[in-house]
Amino acid sequence: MRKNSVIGKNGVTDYRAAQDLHQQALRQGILDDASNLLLREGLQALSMRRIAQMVGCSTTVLYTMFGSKQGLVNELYLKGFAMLCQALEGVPKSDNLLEYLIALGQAYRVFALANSTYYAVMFCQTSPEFTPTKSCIQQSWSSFVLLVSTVQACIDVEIFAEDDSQEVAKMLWAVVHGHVGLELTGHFTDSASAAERFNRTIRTTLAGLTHQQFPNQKQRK
Amino acid sequence: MRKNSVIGKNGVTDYRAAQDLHQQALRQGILDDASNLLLREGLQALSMRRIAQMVGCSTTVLYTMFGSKQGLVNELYLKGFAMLCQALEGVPKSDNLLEYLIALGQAYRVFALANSTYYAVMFCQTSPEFTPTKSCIQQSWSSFVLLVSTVQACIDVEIFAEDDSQEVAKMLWAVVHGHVGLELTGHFTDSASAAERFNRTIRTTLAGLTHQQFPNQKQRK
DNA sequence: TTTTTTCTCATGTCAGTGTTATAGCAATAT
DNA sequence: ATATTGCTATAACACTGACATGAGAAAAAA
Repeated sequence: MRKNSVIGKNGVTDYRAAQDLHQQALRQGILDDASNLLLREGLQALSMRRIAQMVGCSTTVLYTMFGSKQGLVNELYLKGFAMLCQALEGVPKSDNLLEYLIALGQAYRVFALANSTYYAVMFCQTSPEFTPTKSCIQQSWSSFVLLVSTVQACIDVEIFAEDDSQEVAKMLWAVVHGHVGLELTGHFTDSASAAERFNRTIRTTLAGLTHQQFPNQKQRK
Repeated sequence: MRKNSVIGKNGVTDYRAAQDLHQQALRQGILDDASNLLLREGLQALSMRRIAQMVGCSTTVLYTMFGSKQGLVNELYLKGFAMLCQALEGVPKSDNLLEYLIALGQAYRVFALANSTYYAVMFCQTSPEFTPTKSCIQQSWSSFVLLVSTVQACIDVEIFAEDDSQEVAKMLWAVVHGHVGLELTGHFTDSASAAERFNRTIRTTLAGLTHQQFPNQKQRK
């Protein structure tokens, strides 16, 4: 029977360890392939057979490695939020906190429009196959640590009147997410440019949070 | 004989007309059944075979009547927006325009949470089967006529500083839709009550639109 | 009345999906 | 050398959307 298999006496190259490494690499490769498939051909094309065919293995491998399609999609879900987090971190910091918040929102929008298929995986859980675990959903909130800290800074400097940075951050998230969602579903294609309205929406919300006149905002008189 | 049908020569009821009426009734019945299936078992269960089984006919009937699954879902899409429009019209009017706007938003949220499967059909077009026609998407905007007119009233009375009621209405829609969407995807289950944050989000946005202190809003000091 | 044409629908089929049971292969362990 | 273990390809099952075929009834024509 299997004793402590990981202990490879003098062996620097334990078989199990090597196997695990290989498994990890293979796992990453599979996720990358699935990611490409998702980005290139959309949600509909993301089938276990297609992934297996792309990787060059059988579907059994995918099932032993991820358990089910839900398991695989779960990882893509987390990967999507990691990408989003990275996109937000790439926003150049600014001394003007409000402008920085606006830039974060714009980066969020650009990411969502450029990676609409990922965005669908993250927010359109329409079937059990695309419904992530509760723990994953909770974990996804950590992608907004930058937003939360910036909001907290605004509260500290008394730019915002509210006191709960998490709550305010979620409000801003909802505003941005809502506009992006309607853009992606084709409801915002007509009339004025969507980008312009997006900016105006953010500025309006920030104005409501500051309770004071906001720069670059149209004035009543 | 088999001649018992409605074809009285002097008959007021033309055969074709009766046939069409029957078709229309049948069509409505099928949509009702599909609607029930959707509400009770979700998007995943909405298959042509299940609908046919529920109605008691073959799938061929559905295809001759709706062309494809897209065609059937299209009608459900429109029906969903009609239901939403009806829900908004059910909101009791108020003299206070801002409170009325808030009530509209709350009704929107209640509708979305209570009919989450319909909401998914309307806003989670993840596959070609659930992607409505462009004309349907444009038509859906008419469900918000009440919102637009109320916003216009706010502009007329100079409560709002903006001038384009359509734009402002879309901003409000985006805010409400975003919060509801995050609620439905399970991102807003923790910490404070979602309903409370929802109200706060609306009030904040309206405050940003009015550029003045908003009642029932926490003050800085 | 009889025949022909037209229309509708049930059946069966095709390609595709997620998932799994079976069986085979390679490498350890005994 | 044999037994055991872990991994994987194959093939199958129960589904799905969509459609071609053919049967049967109703309507029109004779």
